Amino acid sequence: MRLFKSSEYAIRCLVFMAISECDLCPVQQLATELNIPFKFLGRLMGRLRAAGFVESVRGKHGGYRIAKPLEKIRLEAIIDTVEGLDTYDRCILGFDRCDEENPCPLHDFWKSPKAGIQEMMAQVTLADMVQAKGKKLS
Amino acid sequence: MRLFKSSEYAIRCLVFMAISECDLCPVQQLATELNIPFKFLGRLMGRLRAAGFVESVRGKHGGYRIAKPLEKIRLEAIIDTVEGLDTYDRCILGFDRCDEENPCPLHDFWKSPKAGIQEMMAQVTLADMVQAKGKKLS
DNA sequence: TCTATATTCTACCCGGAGGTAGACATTGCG
DNA sequence: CGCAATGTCTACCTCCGGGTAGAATATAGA
Ligand code: SF4
Ligand code: SF4
Repeated sequence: MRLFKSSEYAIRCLVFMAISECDLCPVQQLATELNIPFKFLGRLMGRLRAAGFVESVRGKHGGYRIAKPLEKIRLEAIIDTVEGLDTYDRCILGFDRCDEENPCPLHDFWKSPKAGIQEMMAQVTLADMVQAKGKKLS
Repeated sequence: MRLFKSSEYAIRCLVFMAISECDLCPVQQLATELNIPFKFLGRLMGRLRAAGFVESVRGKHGGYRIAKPLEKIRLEAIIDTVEGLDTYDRCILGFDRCDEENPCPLHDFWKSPKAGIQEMMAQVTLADMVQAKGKKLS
């Protein structure tokens, strides 16, 4: 299971902003606190803004804040925005079209782990992550 | 969940050879039947040979054959040989060291899917795949 | 011995993810 | 106004997985 680095960054930033006291988080703060390359994160935050997860305020004392109710931000949506969900649909042996009628030799073994992953991504929201007891972000 | 293309190729070739009637499979045959780039597969088979999964016969009428009992070839071992297992240890948020004491916000949600994947990789052998009802390989 | 069919080895190309640099635009505040 | 702090945009670099090309080597069989 490999998320793109960008997806990791996005999740960690969103959780950090959701937990954080302050309203607006400048990229500099996120990059420093979460140990993420500054310039790289700048671009990533732009994409999260375009996707509607966060909104930005420009100029001095500007920054980013979360733009939707936490329970409406699903893990799946974050990952879809950042890296796409293709690799999760086209599963372990990578065939385009395969079904229960014509499965690969791994299908029966892979079915249940696959379902576990997909369910997790579809269910877990930012609100769940904020309420989770784990808070490690760097 | 994304296996490297090389891991997919390796699994498909091993299952094919295990099922196949013929003793020795030349790379040309594997590449054609399974629709895998010929030259690329040549190198990959070399690595599978170095790892002891298959043995080769050079010269005319040569090719590859499986070199171990099918039940001793675990999915985990194949993947480890081809792409390494690093990405499966360092899990979803990619932290080097994290434990139950100091987990990330996704730990509790991710724990069970992760265990499912690892168990599957550790348990399933080539013999299991050969006996599985699914036979789609391309 | 010669040829066709194999593996094996080395070198190179391509595209995408991750990362860096710098210019530019916007805005609060002294 | 003018400076400093911020987001925004574009161009470039590096690494690596995937893929291609071709020569070298080995061997069965005519
Ligand atoms: S047959 Fe099943 S396990 Fe195999 S690639 Fe298709 S969906 Fe995935
Ligand atoms: S805290 Fe748990 S889920 Fe998060 S990266 Fe560590 S092992 Fe994985």
